[in-house]
Amino acid sequence: MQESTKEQILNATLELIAEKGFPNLTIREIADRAGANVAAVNYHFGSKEGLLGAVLQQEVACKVTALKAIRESSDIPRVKLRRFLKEHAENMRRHPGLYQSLFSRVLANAELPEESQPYIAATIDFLREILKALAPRNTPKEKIDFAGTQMMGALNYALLMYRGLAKSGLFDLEDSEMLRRYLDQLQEATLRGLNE
Amino acid sequence: MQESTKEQILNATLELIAEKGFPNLTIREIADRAGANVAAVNYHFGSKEGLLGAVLQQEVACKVTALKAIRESSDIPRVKLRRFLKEHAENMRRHPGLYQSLFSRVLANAELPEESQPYIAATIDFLREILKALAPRNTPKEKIDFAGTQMMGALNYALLMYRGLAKSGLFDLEDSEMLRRYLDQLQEATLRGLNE
DNA sequence: AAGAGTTTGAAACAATCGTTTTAATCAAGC
DNA sequence: GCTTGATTAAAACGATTGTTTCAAACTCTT
Repeated sequence: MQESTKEQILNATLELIAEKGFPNLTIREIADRAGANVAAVNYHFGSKEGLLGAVLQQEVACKVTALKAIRESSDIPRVKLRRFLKEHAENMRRHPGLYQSLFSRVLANAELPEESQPYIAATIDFLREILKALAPRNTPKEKIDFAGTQMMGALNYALLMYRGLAKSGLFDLEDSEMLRRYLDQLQEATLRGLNE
Repeated sequence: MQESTKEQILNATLELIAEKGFPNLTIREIADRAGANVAAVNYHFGSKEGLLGAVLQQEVACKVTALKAIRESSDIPRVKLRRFLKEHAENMRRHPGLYQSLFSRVLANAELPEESQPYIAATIDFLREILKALAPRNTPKEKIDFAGTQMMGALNYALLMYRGLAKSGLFDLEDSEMLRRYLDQLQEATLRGLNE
C-alpha cells in the first residue's frame, strides 16, 4: 500500500525541518514536497503547530527509546556516557534543523511544544543518574547539575554552531575524526570536573 | 539638544532587541517606541537589515573596546580570564535579545551581519592568547581551541537557555550567586583541561 | 522672507503567511 | 446504485510584513 497523504506530509516535514528548520518552512512548501494540497495539512493536523507536534511526537518516542536502551544496558557508567554523547552527536548531525528549531524556540522565549518534554526530562534524568554514578559519593547535586549543563552546553553549542566555528577559523566538526576528538576531550573534562 | 529621530530609533531598537530579539520586531513596533514614523526607519537606515547593522556597529565597538582594556591590563592571565567571563556574562544578561538574535542567525544558517565580525574575531583572538598563556608550553593549538569552544559553549548555552534550564528543574542563572558559582566551576574546569 | 534640501507623516503597495471555504472526488456500506 | 462520510483541490480570505510613494512640514542658507 502507498503511503497515505498524512504520512507523506509527515515525512516531507521531517525532511524539510532537517534542511531548514521548522520556523522557516511554509505550509505551501511542505505540501509541495509531499505532493499534497495546502488544505491537507490543516485537514490532517489542524494547524502548522499541530504538524510540528506530530513530527516531534514521532521523533521523541524514538529518542526516548534509545536512551532507555543505553540506560538499561550492562555497560559500565563510563561507557554509557560515551554512548550517549556519540548518539546525541549523531542525532544532531542527522536532523540539524530539528534541533535548531527547538533551540530557536527556547532562544525566542517561546514555549517548547509539550511533545518534546518527555525527551528533555528523560535526558536530564539519564544524565543525573550517570554523572552521579561517575562522581564520588556525596557529591552535591548542584555540582552534578553544573557538570551536566557544562557538558551538554559545550556539546550542543559546538554542534549547533559548527558552521560558524569553521568559518571563524576554528575546527570543523563535520570532520568525523575531529568530532571524535572533541567528544573525547569533552568526556574527559566532565569526568575530571566530577572528581575534583 | 533633543535626541534626533535617528538616535531615538537606534535606542528604541536596542531596547526592543533586548526584550524580544531582532527577528521578532516589526518596523511599526520600533517606530512606535521611538515616537517616529515607519518611513523614518527606511529613510535613515535604508532597510530593517540596515537598522540592525547600525545597532550592531554601535554595540560591537563598545565590546571590542572593553575586550582590549582587559587584554592590555596588567592583570595576570588567570584574572584576565575571570574578568572576561564575568563581563561576557553581564553583557548577555544586559542585552539578552541581542545575543539571541545573533545566535538565532547562526542557527538558521544565515549570515551574520558583517558588523558583528570584528567582535567575534576579537573574542577568538583574545581567548586564544589568554588560554595559551594559561596552558603549558607547546600545548597543541587544537587543544586550546577545543578548550575555548567548550568554555564558550558551556557559558553561552547556559546564559541563552537559562529560562529553559530553570523550567527543567535545574539551576537558575538569574540568581547572581548561582551565576558566580557556575562561572567558578567553568573557569576551574577550563584551567584543569588545559593542564591535563 | 524666499527657496532649496532635508525630514516627516499618512496612506497605499506588494508579497507572504496560515487558515478557511466550497465544491468536487473518492471509498465503502447497505 | 445510491447514499453517507472522508478526503482532496482550487481559490479566496484576512492579517501581517517590509517597503515605497508623495505631499506636507520643517530647517537652514542666502
